[in-house]
Amino acid sequence: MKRGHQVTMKEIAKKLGLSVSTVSRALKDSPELHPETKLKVVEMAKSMNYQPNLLAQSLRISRSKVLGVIVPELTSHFFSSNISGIQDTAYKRGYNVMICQSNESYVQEISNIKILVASQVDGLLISLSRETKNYQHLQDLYDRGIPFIMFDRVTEEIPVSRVTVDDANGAYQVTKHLLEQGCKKVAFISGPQDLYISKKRKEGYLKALVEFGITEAESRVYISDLKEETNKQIAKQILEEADRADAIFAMIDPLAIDVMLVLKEHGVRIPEDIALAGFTNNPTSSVVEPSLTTVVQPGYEMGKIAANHLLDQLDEIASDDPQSFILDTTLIARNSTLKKK
Amino acid sequence: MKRGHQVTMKEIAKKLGLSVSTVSRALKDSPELHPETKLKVVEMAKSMNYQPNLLAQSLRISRSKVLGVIVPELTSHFFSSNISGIQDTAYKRGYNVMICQSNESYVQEISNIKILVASQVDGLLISLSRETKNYQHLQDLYDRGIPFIMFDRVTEEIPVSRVTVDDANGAYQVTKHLLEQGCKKVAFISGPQDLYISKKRKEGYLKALVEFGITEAESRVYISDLKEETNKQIAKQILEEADRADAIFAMIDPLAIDVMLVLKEHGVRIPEDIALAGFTNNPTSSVVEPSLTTVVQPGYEMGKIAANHLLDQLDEIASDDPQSFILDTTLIARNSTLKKK
DNA sequence: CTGTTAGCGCGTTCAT
DNA sequence: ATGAACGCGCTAACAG
Repeated sequence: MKRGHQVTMKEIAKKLGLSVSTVSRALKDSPELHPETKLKVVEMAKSMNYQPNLLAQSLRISRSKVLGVIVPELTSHFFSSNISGIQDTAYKRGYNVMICQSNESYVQEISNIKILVASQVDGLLISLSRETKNYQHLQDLYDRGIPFIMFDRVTEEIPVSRVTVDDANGAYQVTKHLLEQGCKKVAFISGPQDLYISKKRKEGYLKALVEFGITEAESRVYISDLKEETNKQIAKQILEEADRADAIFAMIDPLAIDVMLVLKEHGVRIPEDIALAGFTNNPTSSVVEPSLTTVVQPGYEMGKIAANHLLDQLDEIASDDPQSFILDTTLIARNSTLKKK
Repeated sequence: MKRGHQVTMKEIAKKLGLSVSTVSRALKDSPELHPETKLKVVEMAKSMNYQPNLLAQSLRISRSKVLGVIVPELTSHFFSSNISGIQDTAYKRGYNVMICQSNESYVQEISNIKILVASQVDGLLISLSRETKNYQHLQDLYDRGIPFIMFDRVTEEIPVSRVTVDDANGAYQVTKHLLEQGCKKVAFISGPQDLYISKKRKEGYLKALVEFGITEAESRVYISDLKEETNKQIAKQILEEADRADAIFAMIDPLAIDVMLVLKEHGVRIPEDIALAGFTNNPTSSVVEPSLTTVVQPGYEMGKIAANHLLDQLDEIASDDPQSFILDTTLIARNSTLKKK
């Protein structure tokens, strides 16, 4: 394809019989320049539709004004909200974003990092893949002094800033709510155990149980790899148990929806027979029937905070000391748990 | 923040007492080089964790290996699927993507284009904002010879390649299906009239009506700006009409969901009293009650095709002649339209 | 006030 | 088989 040639300062200079540096100065409104020359240059630049070559500028100052973002998947509503927040923030502060998805793959995450670093991004915002259990690649980034922070899917093993929601408290709120509704046997369906959020949410779940006099030994924890099939499988398993749970807290909304479908299929009334709650407030959750009790996780806000903090560090407005931003969550009680009296 | 210093060829050369060009040659495995030297360089590079500076390479060859993407919003499931397809494809072919969202704003769309072009992207994939009714900015891009193509939200006024779904046929399928279910008075709620997809879908709607002996004069077209409030407002309006519709075809799923909520609120049975259908197959649509009849729009596939085609043009595998890719849609009939006999 | 020089990192001449 | 020089586009330091 005929690639469009971009006008350069050199060409402007040539047309005007000036040196390139004069053009450069005129374009950045240097004071020590004859106003008339300045005007001539500016007008010529406009008429030739001159656009500065950001690549050249970046190479010169060794700063690209680009942030790299890595998320496990782009199509999840939560992550796309994060990205939206990051993008809007970066844009406002004069940065572009390069976005990669790891597709929940550890090797692809590593490859993404490598490419973004080679592309000279000024900093990285990373949300880890489900597969990531080894953090050497992050340690390497850290050792090389490449600025990055983590959000949502984080690890505590690397001393960089993190932005998360208060997962433990969110889970605590949900579980407490279920217990307050009179449920006695609350099951918790967790994602993979090594996931940070799995740990945190389980923590909150157990805390609420204990407060209501239920020991950890009496807790009902199920582990899913979060694939639809497994989710439904676990739902069936719960239904078949002799001492069946009367409430299910699913670690994320899509999981809850899968469970809901199984319950409905089996004629189980929600919430009368089994109450059901999720986590994250996906758009879907408010319109399913019964509407799903869940926890608001401010995705856009998280992205915004993460991007602003990273840019603050880059601009030396914020210190490099790792900071942990923990955003509040809000319980939204809906029909899937509200038992009519 | 202490910015990580990237190792350069210069440093490798210095450590080895060689010239930069030798290092360069060694790293790209040039044949006319002493094998031993080559080995030394490669090993040193590895031990120093050398990564080529893509910015410098890009500047040199005037090709950035970056594609720019502009979508109206990142959080819509359809667009994030597009982006996912674009990203995966670009990644496989050695390209990165810079993503911007216009937030449905015309001026932001222009600004995004400007920034991406200044960033020297090799090509652009654009989905127009709702506000975009003037195409001069695209004409300018075209005149400057900057490769770009459009997807989903396109215009026919600029001679570049387009990737869309067969909107007219999808709408035709839906409307025909409603009529076949025995509905006599099918309403169509459209988005803003100047939107390409509004026109195309209305076209399909009318075609089906005519086939069933209903004239355009008898058609029932409503226009929404697609904001929740307007959507619900229109739904109420339809309910209040004396000669009430017995089926509603909403131009996009979220609109259909808004309508569904209003219908349910007013005790209208779906589909018995009013059948309801949408377009796009959002994840939500399959789990609402009743499940929503809709049309599958292959978002990921569209992104993939769009990216591959643009890259083919860039790599001169495909010609520059504008091509129009029209993807097939598939009707999914669900409970919101399937009347039990 | 303006031109010359130099360098960001890389790869391709051209020279040895 | 290797080095030196040049240029991609831009800007800052140095000259005049």
